[in-house]
Amino acid sequence: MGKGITSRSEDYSQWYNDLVIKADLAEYAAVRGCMVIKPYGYAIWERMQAVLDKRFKETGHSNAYFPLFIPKSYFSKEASHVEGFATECAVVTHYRLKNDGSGNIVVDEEAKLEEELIVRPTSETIIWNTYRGWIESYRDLPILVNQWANVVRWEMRTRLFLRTTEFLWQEGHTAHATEKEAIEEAERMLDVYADFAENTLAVPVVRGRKTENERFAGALDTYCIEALMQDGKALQAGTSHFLGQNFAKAFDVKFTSKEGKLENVWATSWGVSTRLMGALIMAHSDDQGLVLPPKLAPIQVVIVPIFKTEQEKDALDAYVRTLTQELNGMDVSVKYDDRDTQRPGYKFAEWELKGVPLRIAIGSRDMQNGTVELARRDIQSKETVSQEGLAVTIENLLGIIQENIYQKARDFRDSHITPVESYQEFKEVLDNKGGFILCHWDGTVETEKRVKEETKATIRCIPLDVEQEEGVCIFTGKPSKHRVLFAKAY
RNA sequence: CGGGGUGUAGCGUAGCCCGGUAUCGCGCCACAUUUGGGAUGUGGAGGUCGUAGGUUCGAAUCCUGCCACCCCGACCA
Repeated sequence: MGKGITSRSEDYSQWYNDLVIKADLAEYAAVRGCMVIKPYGYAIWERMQAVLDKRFKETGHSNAYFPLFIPKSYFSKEASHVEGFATECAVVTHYRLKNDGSGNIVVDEEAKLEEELIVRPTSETIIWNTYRGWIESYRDLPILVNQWANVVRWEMRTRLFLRTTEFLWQEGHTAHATEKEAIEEAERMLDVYADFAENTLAVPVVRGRKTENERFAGALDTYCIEALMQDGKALQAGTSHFLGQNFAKAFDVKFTSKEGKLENVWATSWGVSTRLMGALIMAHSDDQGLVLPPKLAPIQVVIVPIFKTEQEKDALDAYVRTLTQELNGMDVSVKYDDRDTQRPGYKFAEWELKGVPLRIAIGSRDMQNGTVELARRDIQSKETVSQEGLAVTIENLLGIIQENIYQKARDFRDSHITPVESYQEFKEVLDNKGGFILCHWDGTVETEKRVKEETKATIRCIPLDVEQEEGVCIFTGKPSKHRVLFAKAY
């Protein structure tokens, strides 16, 4: 393991990359733009999965699994959907290799597929093709299904966790009898995401709606949660789409209503991905490394023993065993780092880099005094506390840390939402301060595109809680009924 | 896919202009002293210099092709 990591202020991208690699979360694989998620990083992803999956079940959803390969013809059925994904698809064209006679393994041209298969970039098409066979009557609805899967999008540029060629995610695909029910579903799942981001990841988010320009390919309405990173750039952390009847029409999915009429089914889809790992890292971490909110930390408390002799070690072991049992009973996960191959200072630095919320250091001196040294990762504090009631102290402290991490991110985010009234001001804030900018916009795609070309800022969303207020677009001076949220984004 | 750049030990690098089989740091291994904030000393292991050709007595170094990766742009969860 290397010494430190690059400072955040020096070079944000470098800092981020260093951190992901040195905190042992992930690394690039020897495959273009693909990533290996290492055990420690995967453990965090598993925590996310567990919390989300529980929420999905509580809201009536079930998990299922659909194929990785999608026949090319399925894609062409929904016009805007193909258009959105066509330029980033991995395509399977053959099913066999052969020896060319001189020892080289080559693609067997005779084994060409009659119809190419697309490695799913998202599963709407294969799923709606399947739903056709599942739905006949209103009694078959709603279908509330989620899939945990990998998808492939052949992006031009990749970035660990934020945009890799292959990534892990969950995608919910629901079918409903009415438009109202589908919209409610899309909004409900957005709330699940927002709640998860804020209460589990400790990342504050803005709930909103995408403009037509930024909408998902094939959706009538795209809801999203937008988070702010420490470099002032926005990150889309989750989306929920109201798909209308587009996919039902494209895949001919109809049902007989109570009234006996044949109608198209209404759809939603929603997803979050391993990109959340990136959000987590960029929202909280510092120059010492990762800062994990206790609710996601695979290890919540690390204990580092300090000893010289075997006898001293034995006494510490006995104490730690009792403490660990007590903490485990409270659902607090504990790691006893009694490696004799590393010195304490090294361990301190290593666990800080990995973001463990609480560290206990304990040596013979403490054993005599009935104390331990308790260090908090979030505020880098260190204090000597009594062994008396330690487990309860820790349990309370974990709650305080979770709250503190959220508050800190929230304060940062709130102080980086800037209302502006002119294009001049818009550009100044964008260049000097960053963050979200709240301003009036005339509602046209042309204006949005022009601003993007000139400033690289995009409309992140129209916040759901936006106030209706008369104003004029800061770019064209045309009338506007409410503000929108602009930012440079990942 | 357009513009720029880089490939030398597990990682980061020097050497390249001006040809003579390779420098330094981290890491790794052994031993000793250490252990309450990333230890120190001594010794050691590890490289067909991205790859395929060419020029040359001789190529990390010069020439050509190819490959990979990084950065900027367009694209994007």
